[in-house]
Amino acid sequence: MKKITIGEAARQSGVKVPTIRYYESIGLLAEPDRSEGNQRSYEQSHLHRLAFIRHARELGFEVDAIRTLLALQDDPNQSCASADAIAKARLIEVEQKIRSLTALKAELETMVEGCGHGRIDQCRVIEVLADHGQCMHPRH
Amino acid sequence: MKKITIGEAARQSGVKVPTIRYYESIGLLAEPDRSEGNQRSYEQSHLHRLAFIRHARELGFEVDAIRTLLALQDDPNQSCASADAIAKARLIEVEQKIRSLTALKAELETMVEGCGHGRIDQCRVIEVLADHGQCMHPRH
DNA sequence: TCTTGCACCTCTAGCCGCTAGAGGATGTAG
DNA sequence: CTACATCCTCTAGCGGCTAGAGGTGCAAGA
Repeated sequence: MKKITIGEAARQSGVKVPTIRYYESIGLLAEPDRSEGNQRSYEQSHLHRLAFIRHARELGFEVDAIRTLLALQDDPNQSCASADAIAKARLIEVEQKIRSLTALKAELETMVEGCGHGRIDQCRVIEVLADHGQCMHPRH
Repeated sequence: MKKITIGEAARQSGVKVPTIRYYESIGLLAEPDRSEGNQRSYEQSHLHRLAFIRHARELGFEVDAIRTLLALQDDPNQSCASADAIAKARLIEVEQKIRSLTALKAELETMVEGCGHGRIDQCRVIEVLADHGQCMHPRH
């Protein structure tokens, strides 16, 4: 059992050192043992945990959702309905966000294309911002 | 000149009362006159400003960008190159975000579809989260 | 006129998920 | 033994608000 320092854990997991400490402080990552000199000493299990957390964060799950997912992972007999629900909810969020951003994209494109690179008082960018009535989509 | 209270300004602009005060505090919205009893009294120009800010926020511009855009609007002789650049930068951001979310969407769909609604230890959601190697996209 | 009750005021603190920095202790290589 | 990286704790800050406490202003109804 070689001891894994927090820096090493950061390197291997891709999670920054202060972030690892932060995850510990909010109870997302279990407190590791400490060395004689009070330095954190991680086990392999912590690294798995960190990888899980990182991946979930990359997928945009909130910390609370991750907390639930981790708890589910620890209880393999449970139904995966909860995990499924969390993932589905996130999927719906993402789909909604994509729709919304796609509308914004269209709006921004119109603005940018309309810009004749002249003076501000003819600038379509400023004009559209000032007058929502010129928008393609009444509500963003 | 009827006086416009902050509540009325909120109603007309769709920006919440505390948010209006917040915009004033960070110097995005000019301080209005005050009534005898120290209550804010807005002009029409403030409402235009608020509409502009709201629209820009809806399009995802950061407060600093909006500050610049407002300054540009006040100086109509200037070239609109800056406004154009800000809008273009935002467009690129949005496009990047859409690409990224589309990848996440695919990932989440795989997870959710793979879930057999059985027990956690066969749950694809948990499994994929725990093992990034199962991802379709090596980097999110 | 008085009172009810909403809208307004300022101020401070909290949200999320970190990130930065101060000021000090530990650990390791030369 | 010294230099230097890494570690420790603690507090404060980021953006863009939002919530709440504790108090004042104001208009309309009895």
